[in-house]
Amino acid sequence: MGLAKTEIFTDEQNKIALYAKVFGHPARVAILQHLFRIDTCVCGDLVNEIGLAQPTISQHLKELKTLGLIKGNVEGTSVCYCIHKENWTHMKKVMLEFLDQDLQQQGDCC
Amino acid sequence: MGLAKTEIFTDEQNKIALYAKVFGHPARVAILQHLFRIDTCVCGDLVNEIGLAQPTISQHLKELKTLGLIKGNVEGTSVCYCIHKENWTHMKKVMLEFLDQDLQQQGDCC
DNA sequence: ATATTTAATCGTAATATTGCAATGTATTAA
DNA sequence: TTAATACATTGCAATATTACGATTAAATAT
Repeated sequence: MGLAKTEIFTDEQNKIALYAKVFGHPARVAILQHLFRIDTCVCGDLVNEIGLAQPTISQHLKELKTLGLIKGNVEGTSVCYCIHKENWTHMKKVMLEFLDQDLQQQGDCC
Repeated sequence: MGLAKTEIFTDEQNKIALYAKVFGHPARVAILQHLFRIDTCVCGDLVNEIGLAQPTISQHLKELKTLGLIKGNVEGTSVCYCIHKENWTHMKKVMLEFLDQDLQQQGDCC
């Protein structure tokens, strides 16, 4: 198969999985960290920065953009990318709720 | 390929990606949520709960166990699973640092 | 107009993931 | 001992992901 049975899960579960999936590759983690560190739009130097071929970086950027976590502005012949802050905040809310599940429970099994 | 070039990334980036990857499937999200909700060890009913075949669940459980996020205790003919709280806390620390990157920056591009 | 630059897209090879039927293994029940 | 139960493992088919060379598209520079 290779095809997740998304229909048997809740929208929330699928949403968490989608966000997590995009963080599930170190190149995308590195791209996001770079965008945060630079703290401004990044035009062009991502290929040199990360160390993968240009089409590969372009593909990873596309996935981040599809999920709405980054924005891309065309600036002349190059494209400037930066974090989409509102969407990042929303993603954080969803993921934090998932990660903070342990705060709800006080059982002491195992 | 289909093979991530982990050697060109930092240990931290690879670690984040590994954690995220395991959350990148709704079945594993659902399993973890169930374990938290039950708030005690779960013996057996995961297959009925999630709605995937037994070998499929077993495989997902294995991945969660390999990453250390759950524990499994053999209890007679069944196996009881629960969250590995210490490791969950450590995972949270790593992921929160990644998710909270936006707090560091105050730039206002785009 | 032509060349240059930058990034997206296409095509494709290699590998990974998902899902499950069939089978194996270990423990308890009869 | 034999059967039943619960779960793990194996094997395999379908699909997804990763990576990159080649090419295309769009803007600027000459």
